[in-house]
Amino acid sequence: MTQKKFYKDAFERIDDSRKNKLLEIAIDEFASKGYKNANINIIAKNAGISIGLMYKYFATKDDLFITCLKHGMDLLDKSLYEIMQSDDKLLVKTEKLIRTICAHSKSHSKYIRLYNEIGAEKGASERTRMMVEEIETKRSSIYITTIAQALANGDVRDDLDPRLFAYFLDNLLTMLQFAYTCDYYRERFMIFTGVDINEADDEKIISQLLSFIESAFTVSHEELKKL
Amino acid sequence: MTQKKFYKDAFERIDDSRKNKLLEIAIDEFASKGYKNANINIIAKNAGISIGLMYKYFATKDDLFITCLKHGMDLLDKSLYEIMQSDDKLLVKTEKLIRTICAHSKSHSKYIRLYNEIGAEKGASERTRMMVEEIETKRSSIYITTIAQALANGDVRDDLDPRLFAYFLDNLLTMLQFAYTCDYYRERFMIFTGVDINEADDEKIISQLLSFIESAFTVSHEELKKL
Amino acid sequence: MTQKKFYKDAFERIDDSRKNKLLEIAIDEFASKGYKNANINIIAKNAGISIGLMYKYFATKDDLFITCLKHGMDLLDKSLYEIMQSDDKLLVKTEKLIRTICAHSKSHSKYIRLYNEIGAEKGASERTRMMVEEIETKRSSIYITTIAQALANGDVRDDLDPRLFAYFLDNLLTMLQFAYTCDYYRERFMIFTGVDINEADDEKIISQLLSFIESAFTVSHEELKKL
Amino acid sequence: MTQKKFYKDAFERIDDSRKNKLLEIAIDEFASKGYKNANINIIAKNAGISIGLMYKYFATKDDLFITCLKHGMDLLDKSLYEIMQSDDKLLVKTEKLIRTICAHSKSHSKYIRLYNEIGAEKGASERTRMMVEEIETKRSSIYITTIAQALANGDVRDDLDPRLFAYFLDNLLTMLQFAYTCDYYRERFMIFTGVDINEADDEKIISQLLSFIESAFTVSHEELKKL
DNA sequence: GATGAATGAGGTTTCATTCAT
DNA sequence: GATGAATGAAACCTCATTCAT
Repeated sequence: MTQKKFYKDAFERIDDSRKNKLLEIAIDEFASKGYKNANINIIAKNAGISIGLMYKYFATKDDLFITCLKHGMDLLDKSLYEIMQSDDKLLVKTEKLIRTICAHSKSHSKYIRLYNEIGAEKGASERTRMMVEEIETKRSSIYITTIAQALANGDVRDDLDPRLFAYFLDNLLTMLQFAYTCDYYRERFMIFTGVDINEADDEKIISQLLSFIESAFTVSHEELKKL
Repeated sequence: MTQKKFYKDAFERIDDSRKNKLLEIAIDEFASKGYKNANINIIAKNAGISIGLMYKYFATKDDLFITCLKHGMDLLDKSLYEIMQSDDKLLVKTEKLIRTICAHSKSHSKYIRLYNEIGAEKGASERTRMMVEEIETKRSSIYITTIAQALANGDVRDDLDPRLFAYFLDNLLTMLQFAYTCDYYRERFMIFTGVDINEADDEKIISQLLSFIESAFTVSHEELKKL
Repeated sequence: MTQKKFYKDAFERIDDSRKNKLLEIAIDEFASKGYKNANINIIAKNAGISIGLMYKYFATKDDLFITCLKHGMDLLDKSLYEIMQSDDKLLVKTEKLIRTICAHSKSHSKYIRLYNEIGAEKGASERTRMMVEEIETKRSSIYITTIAQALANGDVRDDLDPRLFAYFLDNLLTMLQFAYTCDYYRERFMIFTGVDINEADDEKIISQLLSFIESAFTVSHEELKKL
Repeated sequence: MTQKKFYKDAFERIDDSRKNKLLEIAIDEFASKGYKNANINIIAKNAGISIGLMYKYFATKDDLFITCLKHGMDLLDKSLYEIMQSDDKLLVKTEKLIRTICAHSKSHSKYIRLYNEIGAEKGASERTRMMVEEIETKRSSIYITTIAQALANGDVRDDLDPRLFAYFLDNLLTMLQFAYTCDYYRERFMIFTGVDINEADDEKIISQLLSFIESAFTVSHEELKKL
């Protein structure tokens, strides 16, 4: 949880609007071409700065990418955190969660595409490990805590493992994010459901997913056998 | 469902053992370095053939990759198909499914890494669409059919949409595959659960996931409210 | 004494005339501009090959440089070795040595300039150490052995340390080489002697240096006090 | 002997301690990385001044380097000059010389590394010529004068050429300096002598070198034949 | 006097693909 | 069928120097 920074001091010094503009332009490039095919000379040109200055801000292409990624992740995490902090019951929270995920995926699809990118990284163990930690620790802890609380309150089935169930939940949400934003997973959604997710009836997706999760979280194996 | 082939006739003519050897070596390279960083000159050298011959077999690096991917996918699909064809009830099938996924992920992690790779592809729309179709059509149809059947038999809740539930199911299984095989998702599993999936108690994962899916598939929203 | 090679197999495969041509062109570039300012794109262009092929022959600029350096050193070493292997007395050998050094410095000044280059390398410890070993081990051993032999024969003063005296001898010869070939040391020679070494009376330089070395090697401190 | 200055007036105006600090830091960078790899932006940062101010002091990187070099050379020259001005006989002076060289090389190795650096400069003819003149004229003249005087006094052999013998003497001392300070020449010393010069018995080196020079300077070819 | 943001040419290295043999 | 030498565009990154403030 080191919260390292991956930019140089010079980047911190410039004003926020330029900072954001630069990051958005970089995110555009990374999100549309992928890490390897993205070209930092083009990013610099599009941002209206020299490549030399770019390297005054970020030591490597890698650092620029990571900074973009965190920039995107922070935004979503803030929303999720607020939801999970509320006094609502788990299922209410879950519904809010799904709705937020959908909305965010549509309005910030580029960020999700960056996140999807690192999931495919090969052989970059140390950097990858750090990124995972930075990103997933926050998210997992808010899920796990909430579920553990619900368990204590008797709001969910008593035979669930909070960590694994948090993991399953996040998996379902993550795949939904990918379906909204990434070429392959969008096509995949279409093959399974027969509709393009961007023209789909969101309410149906939401209600089915919520209903899926609701039952999964609520009914214990014991109770199930009695039915 | 064009079932196009992405290799030249010359590749078909060589005997199966050389064919498989070549593909396995290519898969090694793609799986360990990712598509962009993989080097087909190195693949040729490792496979003991000249780069010239490589291009007699595959028109482009892309085609080689796709052929590798299909080679890997076919294997898993065959197992899944057999499971889903059986007379077992859905939950029994599901358990077999999960167990097969776990086993396969461990023994053929490289194939999953290739599959993971295409999920991150950016901007290759036409080719991507074809790949999705080839791969996901088969898998989705066996899931959907099975669930639809179970629905007709009254084995599952009556308010589920077979296609969406098949999709959710496949998402959970896919993410599990990634956790077993891909750097990022392995770390992510560790953050959520606290254990390394490769040293984890598989039975616990399986039973919790099965139990999660079981309740999700079985208890309708209507019944839930009564409880 | 590992005798490592710093070129790839592909370089070995090409015929000697092309090999030598390439090396000579590279040596020209390195000798005239120094390692850092030398441009391997220019070397490739001058040699009439593509930069890609250049990298099929040498993995790095560094490796190309080292191969050039060894190419040059081997030539001189062969001559020196022959001289030192003869049955002549040490002083006769020394005179031959000096004459060979002078002649070689004039005809192969570029090689000496490369050798001079590595003497100025900063902070490249591991590579530097290897280069030193490759180059100096050969040269030092032929000097040391010869002097030790002369010592055993009573041809030189009995209070000399063969290794240190070999070292002093080589220092004098090395500096003479530099005077013939390197800008700075040529100017320096002029400042000291008043003449440009390339227009100087070689016989005078040779006789004075030989005489300097002769007395240094012959008269012991003991004998000196008696005079 | 133009004694040009290679810094701007602004540099003269700052107080000596800042002047020296700046030069020492620049010398550190040049000595550890070499001229080409040294980075004057880093020098400025390490010295705690802005790069803009750096360029108010020195017009180019080159000028900074030359100023550093002279700064270092002056110090040694002062010591040498004092020794050579004394009334001692040549051999006594020579011993003092060697001892001073050893001590200075150890305490001011960075300066010698700068001096070594210019010996490897390629293709900078005009500037190089000036540097040589600045540095070597002083040193050569004190050696030559002293030797000529000794020759007049009959303290040294009558068949020596004062300029060439001064040159040989300086060569031996210069190579010793390099052995103490520069990576390559340190390794080279080790190969020849079998010991690391920084852990060596200085007295042995000194006595052998002195003895080498003593005989070289004292016994004429004529006398040698009689022995 | 002092700052430091900004520049951009230039160099090393990679690798998919071609083609003459 | 088989070879592998050859290509060359393209990408990352460095750093001396300028100049507006």
